[in-house]
Amino acid sequence: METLLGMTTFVLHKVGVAGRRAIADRLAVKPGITLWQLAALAELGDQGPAAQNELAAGLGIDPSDMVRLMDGLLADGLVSRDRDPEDRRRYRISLTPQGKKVLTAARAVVREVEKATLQPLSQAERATLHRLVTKIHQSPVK
Amino acid sequence: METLLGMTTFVLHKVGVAGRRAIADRLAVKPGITLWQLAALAELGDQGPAAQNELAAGLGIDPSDMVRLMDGLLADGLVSRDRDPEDRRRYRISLTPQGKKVLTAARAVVREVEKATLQPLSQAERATLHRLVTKIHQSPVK
DNA sequence: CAATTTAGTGGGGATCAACCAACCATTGGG
DNA sequence: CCCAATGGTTGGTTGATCCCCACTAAATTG
Repeated sequence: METLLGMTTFVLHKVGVAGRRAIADRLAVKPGITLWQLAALAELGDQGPAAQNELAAGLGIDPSDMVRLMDGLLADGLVSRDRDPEDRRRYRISLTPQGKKVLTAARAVVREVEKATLQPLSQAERATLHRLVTKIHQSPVK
Repeated sequence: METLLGMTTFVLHKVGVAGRRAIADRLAVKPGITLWQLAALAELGDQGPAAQNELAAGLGIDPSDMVRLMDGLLADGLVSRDRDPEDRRRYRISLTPQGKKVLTAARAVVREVEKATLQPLSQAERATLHRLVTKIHQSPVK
């Protein structure tokens, strides 16, 4: 009985997709960015200015897709794109003040949505869940 | 620091997608079915014969997509499709003996793959993870 | 200098999930 | 009997993800 729901991966995936969607929907209205844009902003916020190349590698997306991602962020004035003086092929992507503001807002949105989606769990359980999935995620194998 | 990885939903989603992909890849070669087909077979295995309607609702997919899903399973002889004598609009979808065999094989594959993907967790941790995500999943969300 | 490599660009394309409108056959209510 | 609702079907669209190739400008190597 309950073959499907007995599969951890299945439930995990469903919960993950639902959570992702909830966040994406909220982000689309509030700071008006996509999940990938948030990912890029977060990467920049964590590690400081970087080349598109590095960002793409960090997020695990194709460089050509990163270009289009940057186009959107630039158009919204959330990042600035200057040539790296030491290697003029490279760009130096940095968060603008407005980008930082949006990132902060987005973080708040995520926190808020997660509060709702993880609501059936206690505080300790949420921490445990985070620890467990992180453990899997960081596992070297594949 | 680590803004992205600090978001439970983000990691959850990544792990879910990776796990789902791993299983889908293996299912494609071994019993030669898709994940959605496994889901349908599992539903049938758990709850016995059902109408396409009910199956679609149970899996949360569109009825029109369920039609095409059934087409594949029928072509492979994994399910049988008879009109419900009590309501001739309805079908009565049942697992064929071969469908049951495939379902059993698929279950084994899933178990095997999960053994690998959840490998960084102890047995107790796996049970905890399953319990936690199930708790979220069954919550009256949205 | 010539050849190669690298960062970024632009233009796709394949696949899949999700959804929608229109339609047929059947049922059930009035 | 007429009509609305339901189960199923067909033929789409949309959006997201992923991936690939050809091209430029700049840097690096020989």
